[in-house]
Amino acid sequence: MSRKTAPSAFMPALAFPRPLVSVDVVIFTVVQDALRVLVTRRPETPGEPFPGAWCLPGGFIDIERDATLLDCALRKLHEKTGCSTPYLEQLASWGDARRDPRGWSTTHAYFALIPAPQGGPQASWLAADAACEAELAFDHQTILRTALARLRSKVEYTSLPAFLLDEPFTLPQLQRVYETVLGRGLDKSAFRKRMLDSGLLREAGAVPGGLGRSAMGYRLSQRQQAVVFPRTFRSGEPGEPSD
Amino acid sequence: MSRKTAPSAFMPALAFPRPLVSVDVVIFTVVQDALRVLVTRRPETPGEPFPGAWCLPGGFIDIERDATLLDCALRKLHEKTGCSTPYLEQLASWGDARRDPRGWSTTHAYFALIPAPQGGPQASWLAADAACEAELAFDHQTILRTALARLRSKVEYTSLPAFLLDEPFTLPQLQRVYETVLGRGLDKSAFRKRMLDSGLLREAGAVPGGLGRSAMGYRLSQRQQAVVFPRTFRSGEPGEPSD
DNA sequence: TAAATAGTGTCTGTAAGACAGTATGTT
DNA sequence: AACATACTGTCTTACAGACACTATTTA
Repeated sequence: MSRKTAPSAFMPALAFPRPLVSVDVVIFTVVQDALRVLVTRRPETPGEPFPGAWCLPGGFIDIERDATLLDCALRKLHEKTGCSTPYLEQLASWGDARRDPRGWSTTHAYFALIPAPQGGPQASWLAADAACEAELAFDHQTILRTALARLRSKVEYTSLPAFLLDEPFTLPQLQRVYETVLGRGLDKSAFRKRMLDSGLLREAGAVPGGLGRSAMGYRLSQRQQAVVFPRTFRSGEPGEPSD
Repeated sequence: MSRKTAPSAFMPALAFPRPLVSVDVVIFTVVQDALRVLVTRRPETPGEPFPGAWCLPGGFIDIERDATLLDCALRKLHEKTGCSTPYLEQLASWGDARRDPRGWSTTHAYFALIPAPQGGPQASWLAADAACEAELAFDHQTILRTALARLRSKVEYTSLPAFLLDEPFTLPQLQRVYETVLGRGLDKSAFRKRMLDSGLLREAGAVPGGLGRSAMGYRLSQRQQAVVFPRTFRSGEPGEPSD
């Protein structure tokens, strides 16, 4: 945190140009057995880059308003979805001279998981895979692809999909969410063993299903943290580097 | 990336205060069967915060010089160690109003693994566990603890320790590094099976050891990427990392 | 009773851990 | 030869996956 150039009367400390600093949030949910991601439109105001283009929700840090980066991410998330106690984790950061035409800029990207939004869609939920192919403002395509890869990777060995459901939820519902995110089926017996043995869940009374036998409802034992399983599903091939 | 306040002649776009932006690097190595981390001293220059305190190597982004965050991290790493092709990955970012007394500031933290430095110690390599207890400038203790936790966690299921050794290295050497980082012993047979079956290594001729039978030397098949194993090491305890 | 969905039991294959044994180097 | 270290083989155990079976609900 030191500068080569020593401070002086002619070159006061910190009097060098600073990058722009923003926070972007990749917000995932599952609606009707499809993984979706929230996108918004760039403003059409003159001077704004990528006018009208799709982009991830986010914006510059407001140093008067946001005490921390996380606060800023939480604020964005709440503004766009109304959610205030979701799963939110840092994804990564990007920064270079070119990503924003207005100058050297950095962004701190977060990714959030929320249950399917109840009200009418006041925001645009695109299918995740389609959104990854779409043209997005800035380097948001890169950010989104990184987020999706990280989510899919972690779903193999963590309880993350539980945060995509409202409580209480049933094991069949949870398994369906896993399968939706991974894009492949899982064995019911192995799935149940893994979930029940992990201590992840607390029973919360039977939930009357639609058709057939009603299922046990569950809540998370600890709302705040994901559980990490000691193995991935389908211990087949050595996987990709993930996070 | 939009502002609530519309730009105008009186309030031009982007004319709001920007946070400070820095990059810090947590550099690990293993010397004489001990995990060590590189620290430096804060300058004593008047006006600099935490004068003389220990801190992680890092500094403000130089938007004239650094094209990207990664370039900046590579530059810091090279300045401090002379290494230029190490393992380097992003750790996380921190940013809030208080971490730097000079104002709202952000840092992008990276962590690096390098082989034991050859030359005399022109830098200070502290034992990793001791450094985690030491008082460091800014929030560098938090950053260091996060880095160490991440390293230990990934060592359970990745090939990261291979980047702490010069090539070619032998399997007993590699196992010793794993044990040093993890702080516990590993079963030889299981370890060798895991490493050899993973396709991580290429044979590179026998390496004459000191005492006893000489061992096969290996190089990494792909210098750039870590391998992820499908399972973690099990918490058996065959013995101390002897000595 | 039939259909649909929830949940369980049992077998098997794979791979890791334990540990003893063999191989090859040095003094 | 004695010893130290490198390497391998064999047994056991743990657990995920496959899949068939039972249980409970609605129509």
